[in-house]
Amino acid sequence: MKKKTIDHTDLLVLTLLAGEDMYGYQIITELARRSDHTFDMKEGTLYPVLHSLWQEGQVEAYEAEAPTGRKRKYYHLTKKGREALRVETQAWRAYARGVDAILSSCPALG
Amino acid sequence: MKKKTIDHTDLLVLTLLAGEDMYGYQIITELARRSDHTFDMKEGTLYPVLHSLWQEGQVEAYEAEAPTGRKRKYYHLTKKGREALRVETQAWRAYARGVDAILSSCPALG
DNA sequence: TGACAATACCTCGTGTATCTATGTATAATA
DNA sequence: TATTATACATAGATACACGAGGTATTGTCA
Repeated sequence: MKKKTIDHTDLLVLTLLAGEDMYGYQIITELARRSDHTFDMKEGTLYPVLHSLWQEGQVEAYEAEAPTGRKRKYYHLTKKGREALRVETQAWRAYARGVDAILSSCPALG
Repeated sequence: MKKKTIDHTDLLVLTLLAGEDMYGYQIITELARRSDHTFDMKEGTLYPVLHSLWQEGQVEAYEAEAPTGRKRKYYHLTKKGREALRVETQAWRAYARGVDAILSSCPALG
């Protein structure tokens, strides 16, 4: 039984896949690009996460040939994955609200 | 050598202590109150954190008698702790900005 | 008075998250 | 031809957070 506290990684990956199907390496580069390198996710982090998302039925995987001729493994968000994304997005927002509430309760911080 | 990724717990604890000296149990209850129970930090989480903050010189500890007659161990933020708080606050804001950037890059999310 | 809840501190074991390091292989480029 | 970038993957190490448990005091209420 998985029981994560915040699910940062899952949230980020699911969000990207909500936009379009992506392959692993692309997720890493897109994440870095869109977050201006706040998130430089490592392969050792991403691939296990992708596999666990697949095991939970939140993503489907298929192989496709890139224009370059290379094989890539694309991931597609399922209905279940979209639902998980919705839940985790709300969890993130509640969490961020919580942190901000604590921070703003301290007058010493601008 | 400690090397945390986001330092949620440290950030929250340091923030509270920036407002006033507090004892452990109070930190837990205040955290729950101010975050509307988003953060119900467990004692098994807090006390090791307090001890490690103390070891790093970010907080000082002293015992004091409560009006009730009970002994309490209060924690006081040091200069070093204030500096750590500043750094971690900025790290949090960068992180939250990063997540929001990813989320808002996905049109499917309201 | 006796039982129980709340207060107040603490440690240990465990699960989980993430990183580093490593391995494999192909395509592009210098 | 050597190196870099692309692309996938696993294993080991470490750190974070929790659950479970332990001790002891104070307050409450039947």
